Amino acid sequence: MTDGFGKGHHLHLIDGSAFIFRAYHALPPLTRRSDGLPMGAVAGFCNMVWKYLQDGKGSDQPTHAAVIFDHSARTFRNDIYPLYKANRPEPPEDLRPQFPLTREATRAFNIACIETEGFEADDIIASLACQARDAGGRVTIISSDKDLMQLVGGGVEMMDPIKGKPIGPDEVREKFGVGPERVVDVQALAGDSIDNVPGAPGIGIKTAAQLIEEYGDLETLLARAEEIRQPKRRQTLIDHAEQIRISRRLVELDCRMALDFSLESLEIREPEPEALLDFLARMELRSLTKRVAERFGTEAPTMAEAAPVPAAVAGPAAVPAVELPAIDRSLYVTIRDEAVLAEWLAEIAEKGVVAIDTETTGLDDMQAELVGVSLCTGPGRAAYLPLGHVDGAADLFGSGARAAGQMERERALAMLKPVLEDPAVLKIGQNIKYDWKMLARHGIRMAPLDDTMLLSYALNAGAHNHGMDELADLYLGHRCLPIKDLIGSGKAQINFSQVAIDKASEYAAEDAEVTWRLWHHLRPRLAANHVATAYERLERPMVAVLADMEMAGIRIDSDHLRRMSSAFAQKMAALEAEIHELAGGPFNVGSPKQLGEILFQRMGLAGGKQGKTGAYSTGAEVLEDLAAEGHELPGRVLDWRAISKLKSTYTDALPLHVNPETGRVHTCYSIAGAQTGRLASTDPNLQNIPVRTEEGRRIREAFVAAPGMRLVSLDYSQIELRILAHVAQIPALKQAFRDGIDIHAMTASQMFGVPVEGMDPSVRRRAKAINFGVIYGISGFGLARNLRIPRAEAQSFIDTYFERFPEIRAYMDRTVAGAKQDGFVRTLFGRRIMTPGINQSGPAAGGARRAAINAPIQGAAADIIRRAMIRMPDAIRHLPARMLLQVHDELVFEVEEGAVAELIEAARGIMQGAADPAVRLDVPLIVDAGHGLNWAQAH
DNA sequence: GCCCTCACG
DNA sequence: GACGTACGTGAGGGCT
Repeated sequence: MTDGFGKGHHLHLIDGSAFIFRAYHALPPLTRRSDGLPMGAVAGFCNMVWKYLQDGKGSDQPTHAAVIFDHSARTFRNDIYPLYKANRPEPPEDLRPQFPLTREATRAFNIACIETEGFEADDIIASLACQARDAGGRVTIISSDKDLMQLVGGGVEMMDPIKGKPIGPDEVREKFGVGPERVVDVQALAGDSIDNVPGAPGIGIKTAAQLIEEYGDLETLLARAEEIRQPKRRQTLIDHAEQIRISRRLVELDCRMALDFSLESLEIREPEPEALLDFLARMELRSLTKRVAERFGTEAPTMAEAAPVPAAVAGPAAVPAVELPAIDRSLYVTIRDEAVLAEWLAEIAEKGVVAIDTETTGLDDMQAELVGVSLCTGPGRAAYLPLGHVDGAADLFGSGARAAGQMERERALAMLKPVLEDPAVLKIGQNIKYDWKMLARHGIRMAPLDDTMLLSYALNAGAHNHGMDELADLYLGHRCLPIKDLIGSGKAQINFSQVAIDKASEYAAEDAEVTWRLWHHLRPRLAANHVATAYERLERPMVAVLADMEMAGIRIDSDHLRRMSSAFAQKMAALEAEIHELAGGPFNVGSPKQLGEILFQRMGLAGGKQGKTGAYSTGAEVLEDLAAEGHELPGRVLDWRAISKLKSTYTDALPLHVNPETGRVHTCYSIAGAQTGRLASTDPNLQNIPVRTEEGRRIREAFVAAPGMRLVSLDYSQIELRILAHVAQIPALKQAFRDGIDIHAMTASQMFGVPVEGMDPSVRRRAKAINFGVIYGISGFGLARNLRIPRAEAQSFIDTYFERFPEIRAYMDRTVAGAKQDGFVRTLFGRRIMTPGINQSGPAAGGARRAAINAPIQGAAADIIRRAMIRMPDAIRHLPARMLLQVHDELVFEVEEGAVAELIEAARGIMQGAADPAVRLDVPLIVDAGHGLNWAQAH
């Protein structure tokens, strides 16, 4: 049956079930718009297949391909061992209806789709692989399933579809400790809890590999089991010989299935555009449909109509749900005179809602110039108001003259101002803080506001990012015009003012329309998902507060930094000379790769560990260990690195961020950057200014108050532990916080039974590490590494800790169980954080579990300081003071010298009471304060 | 553009 | 029994 397939042919076998589960877990629970049918797995599956088809390249291009699926749960293995795969949970409810659709999808892509009653996909893959190999062809199995690794070798290899890396005999050996041909023997001994393969009790992969290495193969091992030296191991093998043989039959794949089709029939065929587009359109996968249509150069078919959204789900701010027509850029208007602008403003005032987007000459909203404003009042109703375009980049310099057909900027802004400040007109933006600041620089303080980025964040933090292109693709199935198409990239990049006005109109108006549509889609979902309060109280009000802080900026002493830079340069040069001397020759100290080779090859030091890329690890931990062994060079490198970091990231870089107009540094806060509700600070990041070392703290001296002013810093004391005490309801911890005693010393005292008085500092240090570890989802391994103690010791600390504070374990279990059931966790204040991957199995789930445990704690702390920040402007309005910075649990203010005490009193009151009245915490919030001429003094 | 390393809470 | 492991960020430099 294999005629026609042979030498020179290359068969790809795709593990369909693996694709489906990956797709299901990787994507948010998308549904088909017209009828709400779950569609996440189908969408992901189709995207993966399409990407696979597009990515094929060069000599690895397959000539034949098939997707193989499991047919039913019951297979011939259940006749051998009834409990086989009995542990396996049922697939999730919303995944089941998607299984048949993935088969349909495969056929729509015109790829052979194979499944056979009574056989697992793995057996079909094995049989096909063997036949193809025997016929002289090449085989690649697209899967990372370890059960398939026994097939590798002799012309068969695997490819991990996610990492894009081949899995050959070496990778198999790394995983199992033996070559592919002995994998089944190891698996038979080690068993598999997921598939419920019993194996030999007490023997894992490591031990199994060792035994097989020693005895050659499983049968020999079992026959000579009497010779095994370790008594327990010997007895296990003798007692369970039969069970091990059964396990072997369970894990060994069946290569001899009779197939009712020829390999030749798997030859690759181009998809038939019509059938494929028809299928994708029926699934309503808008974005992919469009992409596929583009690729085939045909028209994308129209999608089904949407069913009306039920009123209860839609909520008060909802617009009646009707299916919107597709985005049509040809409808856009360019506003070139007062009369047309006046018409648009009248329409906006009448509708009471407008989506707005500003176009500028750059990404820095403190320095870029306003180039235009786009407005959208509904589907197909969008306009662009060009204000600062110049005559283009036709030649190298352009004429630089103002382009014709634009309104005068100040006149247009004067007309816009009343509408943008009208409390009866809602302004919608995507990341509207940017536009708010651009307009604020022209005297317009926009209000009220909605932000589609923040709507998405309130609904789906943790599930995906919230940039416009991503949201448009995800929720509208629309691909936005890439900005690169207008301004290019790299060296040849121009700025938006140089883009021709008609092209700019299309792009800019589209952005406004996409924003309007996203709002129309997302806003009604707040209430149904119970995140309306989180959005209203924790997200929306941050825009104006942060915009004001960013515009205020902070003064820095550039001279101080420059002096530090040159001192650092000298020290680095001296260290570098020493290092080269010790190394026996020059090399780039800043290159971990070169350093690794010097240390572990040239100098032959032990302890070199190579990572995935084959590079030696030279992190601080490794170097510290080497230094402790008495080697000189690693210590010098650590010193060099510490200085190099301070110099390049801080003392060199910060002066470059001083705004020439204000003479101050203006960071930009991302509201929707972190998954937990924390802010992130960029350009420059002012949330990681050094503080832990003496030398680092000197950098804080460069952050100074303006003349006659002082910097004041207020920070929450132990806020995350206090939140833990409250949410996990830990009596001992709560009492300690109420009594105001040293929390780490109290923990140590409870755990080790020593009095707080005269406690050994190292005992307290350990308790502190555990307290923090708990917040992060502690593990024995992590604690051991942190404290540099044996793992067993660390584990016993943790055990003791959980014994003393059993409520913590209960909290962790409760949180993880909730995440598994709901797909998200919540903070005390109702912020929702999605937990994708929590239901995965294997090591990947560990990280998701820890993130789920941490998110409500870190998130609640973030909520509390947000609440304080939102109330702060009103609370300090009467004082000559401004809020400048936020560093997660710290707020930095600039205040006139004479009002320091008053400011501290007012700000502390707001911060300590920030949870009220939404949440009545069982523990007090305490805020420490400091002040001085610079940030180092204030801290 | 990715990886490594390291600064912060 | 063994796996891989602290949570959350952003920036700079090396290297492909």
